[in-house]
Order: sequence, then structure tokens, then C-alpha cells
Amino acid sequence: MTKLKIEIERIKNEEARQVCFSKRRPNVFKKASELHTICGAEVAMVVKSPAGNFFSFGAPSVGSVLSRFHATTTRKHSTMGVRIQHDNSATTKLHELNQQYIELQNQLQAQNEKMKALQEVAKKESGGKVMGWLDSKVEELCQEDLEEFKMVLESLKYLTRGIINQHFQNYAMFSNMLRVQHSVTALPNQQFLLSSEDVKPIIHHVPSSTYGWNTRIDSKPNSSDAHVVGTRRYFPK
Amino acid sequence: MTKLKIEIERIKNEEARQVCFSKRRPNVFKKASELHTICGAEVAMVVKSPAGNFFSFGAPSVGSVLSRFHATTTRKHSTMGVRIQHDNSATTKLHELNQQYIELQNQLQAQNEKMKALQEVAKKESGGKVMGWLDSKVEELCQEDLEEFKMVLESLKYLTRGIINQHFQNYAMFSNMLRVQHSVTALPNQQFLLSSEDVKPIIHHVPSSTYGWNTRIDSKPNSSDAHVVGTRRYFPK
DNA sequence: AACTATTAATAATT
DNA sequence: TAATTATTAATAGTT
Repeated sequence: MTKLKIEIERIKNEEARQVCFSKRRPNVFKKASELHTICGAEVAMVVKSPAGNFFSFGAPSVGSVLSRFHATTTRKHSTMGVRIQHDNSATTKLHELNQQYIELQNQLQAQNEKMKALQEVAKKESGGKVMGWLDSKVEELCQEDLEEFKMVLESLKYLTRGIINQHFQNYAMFSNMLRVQHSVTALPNQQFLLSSEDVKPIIHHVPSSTYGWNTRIDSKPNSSDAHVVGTRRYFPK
Repeated sequence: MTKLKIEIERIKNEEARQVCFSKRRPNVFKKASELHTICGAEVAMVVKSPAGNFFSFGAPSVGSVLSRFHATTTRKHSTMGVRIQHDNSATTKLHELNQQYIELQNQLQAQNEKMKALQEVAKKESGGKVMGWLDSKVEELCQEDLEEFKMVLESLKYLTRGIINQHFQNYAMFSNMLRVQHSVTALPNQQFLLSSEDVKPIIHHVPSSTYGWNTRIDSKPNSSDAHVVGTRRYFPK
């Protein structure tokens, strides 16, 4: 993202990782804060540093946001509703869940890989104008068949080049020549309706405490990444 | 922060505020995701949009981070409403896994529901109106069902091919009559207008670099924020 | 910890 | 609306 674009992947060197965290964390909080101030959104954020220290940010407060989030989500699914069995059954259940969990993760990972492949296709298909607006969205698209999608992209590129407009223009021109009353504007607009169902919420339990703005919660009183919130320098232009 | 530096203060115009939120929110989640992937930090984030919709992001999961945060903070701040005792590692691990498992399930479920939305579109919008699907929130549609998606793609291809064919047919007809080459650029531009309404968009993004996710959770299926999506004009190049 | 050369984010505009 | 663009903000590598 700067000086050199880096891959979004784990930094292997531990110290460098910690440094990067210390640089980035305040900015994420800052963005979250701005989202609150500028847009009026409520935000709750908890971050655990690679060193194991907790940081939190909440506006108006972590607790208020989370409790409302919890109240909203628990209506449909209750995380806590799944009772935790003790000891014997716990171990068994753990094993089961672990299997299912791994399986689900694999599915998701597979999808992510497909997405990446899609991105590759999209990048190679550079050119058309429609491609431009498709491009950004493709990054977030999930689907199965690369080849088919490629074909669609190709088709869309033709559309981009104005074939639809040319079609209507030629049609109008042709009509004029024949002295027939025809206008492109007489063509009915096409309107579409998209409807969709509500998404089932993600589940989690909700602490109810309230924290102020920018808090670091020390599990250990040490900490190299102990400083709070962004240092920012402004240079004369 | 661009074009013109703006003050960090509440945007008064409601629509503009919502627009700003829609632009900024994904970036904040992205930053949070990167903090996890690059630095190995754990992140939990809950955002309530100005319209009242909840979004969440968690890596490795909202629940796992919050429960650990909770476990840490409860020892120091006794104001916590929910107290979780982790007696043994198996039980603790089970709880975390359970939460992650449920979240993953929900994510997959959401994807299936998106698929349903896609199906609806595919069924209602036969032939030419598939463009409406493209015109709308494509980026928010992820799905599993290959067959159904194929249907949409086929329709799209059909549409495209149809228009192109018509274009060429008319062009050929016109050219034959005049026996001259002509340029469409000599004609005033016509605009082909597609519009679509999106009653209730589903949002579910999976950052490709992590197994974190963010979700919009609808607290009420009403929709004060139901809004028209995508009037799109296609211009000749 | 400070410094830029770059990339990323985004406010305003179209 | 969504795409574009002119700026500002964030930051990776360096000092």
C-alpha cells in the first residue's frame, strides 16, 4: 500500500508483525471513529494484538452497540442457546463440532479461491467500459463456472462498445429513410424488480460493559504496542 | 479526505450520510481484515448503519474474539453483565468452536438465501430483462447452486446475442438499401436506459484474504432504507 | 521513531 | 445511482 504494494498475508517476522500492527491499529480505530462521527453509525470494535493485548473502541460505547446487536441477533438464533455440555459430552461434542467446523471452513476457503480465480479473469479482460463497472463487483462475486463467466464478460464487452445504442440509432436512421414514424424514445423503458429475503444474523454472545473511546486493556502491563491512537504528521505542501 | 478535505463532523443530509456510510464501511472492514491477516491480530467489529442495519466482521470470528475479550475484561471490570466461566480447556474450546460453527453456518445460509434471490430474478426476468440482474447489486450475490446460476448466465448470453444479432440485421438491411457505408456517430446519441429497484438488498461479503466475514443483519424486515438501485445508462464508446 | 515514495481511500463531480 | 477523478490519507521500506 505504499512504497511497495504488499501482499495481504501474514508477516512472518514477529517483530515486524508487531510493528505493522502498531502502525495500523490506530488507523482502523480512526476510520471506525470517523464512520461514527461523519455517518452517524454506531461502532463497536475489539482487537487483540499479536502480543495478546486487547484494544477496544466503541461509539457511543462498546457495550451499548453489542447489547443491541445481541438483542437483535438472539431473536433468531441463540448462541448461548446451545448449551455447553460438561466434561464427557463436552469432549465428544467438541470433536464433532471441530469436524463440522473444519468442513465449513473448507467450503468457504474453496469459495474464496474461486473468487480469486475470478479476479484473475476479470483483470485479464480489461478494456471495455462495462468491464470497468463489472470489474469492481467481480471482486466480490462468488460463482462456479469460470468459462461461462468469461463468455458473459466477452458479451458484455460488446455491449460496452455501444452496440445497443448503435442498434437503436441504426433503427431510427433506417426508419427515417423509410419515412416511417419511429423513435427510439418510444421504446419502453425496461424496469426490473429485485427482491430478496432477509439474511439470518450471525450469532455471538454479548458482553454488556461500557467502554469509552479508545481503550487498551492490558492483560499484561508490559507492551511494546502500548500507545494509543494515531500519531499523524502533516507536511507543508 | 479527498478532492476536498472535509471536516470530521456529522453529515447533515441524511441521504448523503447513508451514501458516505456505504462507501466507507467496507473499507473499515477491509482494514480490520488486513489487520488480522497481516499482523495476526484478532478482530471483532459490529457496526450499526445510520439506517439501523447491523453489520459485523470477525476474524477468526466475532464470537471468539468477544468471548475472550470478555473473559479478560471481566476479571478487571466487574460490571460485565454476562459472565462466562471457562472451567476447562475442552469446554472453552467447545464454546468458541460452537460460535464459529454457528457463524459459518449462518454465512452459508445467507449465501443460499442470496441464491434464492437470484432464482427469483431468473424466473421473473426471462429474456431481455436479465440485464436488470446485472444492473443491480450483483456484487452482493454469492451462491452455491450452479444450475440456477447457469440459468441466469444463459439468459444473459441469450440477451446479448439477441441484441447483437438484431443490430447486425438492421445494419445490413440499412446498408443494403443505401448501398453506402455510414457512420452512426453522425446521429445524435440515443440513450438506452435500464433501471431497477432493489427492495431489500442482501449484503454478505467475505474478504478473500481471511475467513472473517461481515454481514448485514436486518433488525426489521421493513425497510426505510429500501431504495432504488441502479439506473444505468449505456453510451456508445 | 521519523521519513517519504507509493498505494489506498474517498469527496466531489459527472 | 454508479463511475470517474482530483486529492488527501495510510503505510512499507528506509534512515
